[in-house]
Amino acid sequence: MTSEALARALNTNPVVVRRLMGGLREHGYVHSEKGHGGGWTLSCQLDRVTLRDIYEALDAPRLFAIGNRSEETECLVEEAVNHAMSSVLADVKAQFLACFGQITLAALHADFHQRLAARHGPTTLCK
Amino acid sequence: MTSEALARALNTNPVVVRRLMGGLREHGYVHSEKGHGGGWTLSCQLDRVTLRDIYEALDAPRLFAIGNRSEETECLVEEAVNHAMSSVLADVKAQFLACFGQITLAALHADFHQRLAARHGPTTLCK
DNA sequence: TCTCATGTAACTTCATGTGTTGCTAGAGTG
DNA sequence: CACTCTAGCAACACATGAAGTTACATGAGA
Repeated sequence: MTSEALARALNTNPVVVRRLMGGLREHGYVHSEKGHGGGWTLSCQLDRVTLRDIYEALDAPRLFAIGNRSEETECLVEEAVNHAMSSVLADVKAQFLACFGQITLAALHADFHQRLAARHGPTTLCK
Repeated sequence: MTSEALARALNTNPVVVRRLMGGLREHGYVHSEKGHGGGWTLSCQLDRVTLRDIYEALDAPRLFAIGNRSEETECLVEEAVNHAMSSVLADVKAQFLACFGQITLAALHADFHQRLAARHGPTTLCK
């Protein structure tokens, strides 16, 4: 499948697709081929890759919208709050990764097919 | 304490302080007084207010930097992914709130005083 | 050699949170 | 009563980072 086609399906731009897929390629989850007839192909077993793997392949983007204003501070109040916050956020992030680590692409694939069967409409990609 | 003084301690602007404190006032955690000699005063018991209470008083700002691109979609793949994501994020958010719900302001206050004692420097607010 | 694809850098746009200004209203002081 | 000091609030400006876009280079088949 080409970046062009994926971009259309995702309502975005081919370059954005390439940026994202680049991370997946580096980790061997997909393979890309240049030139005529090129594009992207899957190169992993869906039941061996989890959302956590994807998240990390995508360079583990920032998870939280909140956080410490600065790590290093002279202010003891801020220091105390930072300490509490960091500890909570670390715990929560660990739980997040654990959850994501349990969801395989195969599970999503199966879920998709269940939804597709439930719809009995025409079978085109996205829509 | 005036918004002005707080802003200086927090390295920010008095109006920003007022915006934040406004949420706390609505929930009765602080009290404000206008005019000469006015400013902010605490009006809660530190051991009865948790970070969770503060978070919610501040209108529960967005917690995650990631999330579903859109809730409603025609795309069954997106639907499957959204479903998995939402479920994980909801679980994780619940854990976050639970953690925050266990940290009282009294605990932070105690932690601050411990840090202060450990430093044996002059005792000025922040620095 | 032409076309079709990815790879990549540089730039633009957009959304969101933060900071700032200007003004109003209330409360004490001289 | 005039003055000063404070919060309250709306409107605007700025900063940051994610997403989208453009332009061009590179590689592979026809």
